[in-house]
Amino acid sequence: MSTSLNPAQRRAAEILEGPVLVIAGAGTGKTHTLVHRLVKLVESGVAPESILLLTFTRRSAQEMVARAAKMLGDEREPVAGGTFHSFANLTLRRYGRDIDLPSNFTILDQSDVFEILSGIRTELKLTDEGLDLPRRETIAAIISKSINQQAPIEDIVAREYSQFFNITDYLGIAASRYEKYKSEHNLVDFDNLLVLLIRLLEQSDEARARVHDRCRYVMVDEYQDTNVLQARITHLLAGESRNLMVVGDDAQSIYAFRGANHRNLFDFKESFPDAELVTLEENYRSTQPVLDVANALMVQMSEAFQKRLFTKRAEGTRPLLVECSNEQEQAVFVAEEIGRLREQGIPLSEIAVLFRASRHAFALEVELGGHAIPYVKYGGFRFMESAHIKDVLAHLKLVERPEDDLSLSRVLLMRDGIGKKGAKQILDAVSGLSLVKSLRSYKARGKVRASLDELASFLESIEPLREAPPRCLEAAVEAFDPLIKTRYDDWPRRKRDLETLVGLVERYRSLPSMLTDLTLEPPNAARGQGLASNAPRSELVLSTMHSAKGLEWKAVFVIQAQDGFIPMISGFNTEREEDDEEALDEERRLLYVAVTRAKDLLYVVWPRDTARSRYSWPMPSRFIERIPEEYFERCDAHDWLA
DNA sequence: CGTTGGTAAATTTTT
DNA sequence: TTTACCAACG
Ligand SMILES: Nc1ncnc2c1ncn2[C@@H]1O[C@H](COP(=O)(O)OP(=O)(O)OP(=O)(O)O)[C@@H](O)[C@H]1O
Repeated sequence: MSTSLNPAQRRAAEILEGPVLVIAGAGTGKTHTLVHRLVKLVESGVAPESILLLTFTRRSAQEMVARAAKMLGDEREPVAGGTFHSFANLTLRRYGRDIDLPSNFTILDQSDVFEILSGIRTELKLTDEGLDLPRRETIAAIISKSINQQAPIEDIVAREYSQFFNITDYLGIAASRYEKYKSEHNLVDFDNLLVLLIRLLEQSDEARARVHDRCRYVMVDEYQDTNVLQARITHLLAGESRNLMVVGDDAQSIYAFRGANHRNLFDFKESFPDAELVTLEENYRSTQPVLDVANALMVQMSEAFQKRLFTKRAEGTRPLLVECSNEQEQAVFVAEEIGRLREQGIPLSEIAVLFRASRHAFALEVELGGHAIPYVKYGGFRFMESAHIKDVLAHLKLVERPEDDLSLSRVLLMRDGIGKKGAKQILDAVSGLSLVKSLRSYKARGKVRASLDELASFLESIEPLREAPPRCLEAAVEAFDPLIKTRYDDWPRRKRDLETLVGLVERYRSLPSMLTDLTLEPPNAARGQGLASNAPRSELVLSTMHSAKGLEWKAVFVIQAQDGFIPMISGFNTEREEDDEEALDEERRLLYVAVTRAKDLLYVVWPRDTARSRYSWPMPSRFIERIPEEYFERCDAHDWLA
C-alpha cells in the first residue's frame, strides 16, 4: 500500500482530536485515510490498544484491521477492532453484570431465532384456529426491523408489510413472547447485543468510564451502513473526549433492509456541529471508463449527495456488456474469459465474480469445477447453520450451560422415540435438577428410556473434556455418528463437514469462547469439501455484492444482470410505491458498489433465458439500460466464444 | 404419541 | 433445496 496522502486526505488524517467526518465516493481512499490517521495517532504517542476501529460487516472489519496491522508493523500492540456486534459481545461479557446480564449468556444465530419463532408461531395458530401468520423468516424480519429502527411493530407492519396489517396484533404478541423467551433463558440475539450495549453504557457509570478509559479514540468505517442503535453506540463511545472519526459514502448504503440509515452520515454534523467535514474526490482505484459507468449510476440516484468520481487514469478498457442465451452460457463465458485473463498474467486472486444472491453463482461453480479453477465463495451459504453442525454443537452447548433449553430440545428431538410432546414433557421435568440425574430418573420405557440413558451417559463422558474443546467436539461428533446416518441420507458429505469443523476449532482452549466465536464470527467453509489444503494458493473470489464492499480487484464480473435479479424483484410485492422506490434505490446503490470494485476491467453479464424470463420479457438491468450506450462495449457471448 | 411419507409453496442481501 | 402441513400407520 502506498504511504502517500493527497492534501484532502492529509487534512483528515492530521486532525487528531475531536470529531471528524469524511464523506467521499468509492475508491477515494476513505479506508486509506482512516488507517493513515491511525498511524499518525500512534506516532503522536497514543497507545494502539486505546484506539478502537469499528464497522458493520465482518469483511470490512477484517480488511480495516489487516490494513492497520500492516501499516503499524508487527512489533506494535495490535489495535482493537471488529464489528459493532463483536465489540458489544466482549464488553457485555466483561461488564454485563452491571445491568443484571449474566456473563455466560448464549448468543442466538439466525436459525436459532427461526426455531424459537416457529414454536411461537405454532402456539399462536393452535390457540386461534384458522389464523394465518407469515412465515417465520418474515416474522423474524419484522421483529428485527422494529428493534433496529427503534420503531413499534405497528409502524413497521404499516410501512412495509401492509399485507399483514390485519394481524398486526398477533405479530406484536409474537414479538413480546419472543423477548420473554430470550430473557427467561439467558439468550441474546444479534439485535440484543446492540440494545444491551447501549443500556450498559447509559446506565452503568463505571462500565462507561472503563470503556472510555480503554477506547480513547474511535474510528468507524462504512458509517452509511449503521442503524440508529449503532449511531447511538458511536456517540456514547465518543463520550466527552469526542475523539471520533466516521467515514462513509451515502451512495454505498446497502443495508437499509436491516435498518441501516445512510442519513446517519449527514446527521453526524448535527450531533457534532463542530465536526470537521472532509470530502475526497479523486479516485485511486479505477480507470476512467469504469468510473464513467459508476457516475452514470450515481446520477440515477434520487437522494444521493452527488459526487462525480474522477481519476488520473484516463486510459482504460471500456467495460463490456455481455449478452448470453442462458445461465449455462453465462457460466461458460465467465470461466473461459477468466482463463484468458490468467494467460495474460492476471492472477486469480485479482479477479472476482459478483452477484446479487448466492444461488446466481451455482451454474458458474459447476463450470469452474470443470475448468479446474480454484475459487472461494463469500456470502449466502451458512456452513455453521447447517442442521448437522447445529446438531453436534447443541451437545456442546448443553455441556457449557445445562439449562439451555433450546439445545436440550434439539438434542432430544433428534433421538429415537422422542417427538415434540415428549421433548416438552422432559424439558419441563428437568428444570432445577442436575441434567444427567434428571434424564436418568425421568420415567420412560422402551426406545425413550434407551435414548435418555444414552444421552445422559454421553453428557457425563464429555464433561471431563470441557477444558479441551476440540476433543470435546470430537467426542460429540463420534457420539452423533449413529444419529447422522439415520437422520440424513447424504451423511457422508455431512460427516466431512463435521471433520472440517473439528479442524477449524483446534486452537480453542475455552469452550464458551469457542461457542460464542462460532456464532458471532462463523468460519466460511464450503459445503462437503473437507478441510481446505493449507498451501496458500491463488483463488478466484465469488462473492455477493454485499460482501464485496470495501474490496477491490483488477477484473470484476457482475453476473446475472438481468432485470428482476438486479434489481431483485420479489414475486410477492405488495409494498407501498414509495417504499418500492426506496428499495429500488438501494438495489441501484448495490450495483454501484459492485462496479466500483473494478480497478481495470469490468464485465457486466446477463443471461436471456432464466427462471424469470418465462413471466416477463428478458432485459438487462434497468439500471444498465439507462447508462449512455457509448459507455459499454457490447457483445454476444455466443460470438465471443466462437 | 411418534414416525413416515406425501404434497404444495417459497426461494436476497448480514450481524 | 428446505419447510410447513396433513394423513396414515404402528
Ligand atoms: N493518496 C493515494 N495515493 C495512492 N493510492 C491511494 C491513495 N489513496 C487511496 N489509494 C488507493 O486507492 C484504493 C482505494 O482506497 P480505499 O479502499 O481506501 O478507498 P475507499 O474510499 O475506502 O473505497 P470504498 O468506498 O470502495 O470502500 C486503494 O488501493 C488505495 O491504496
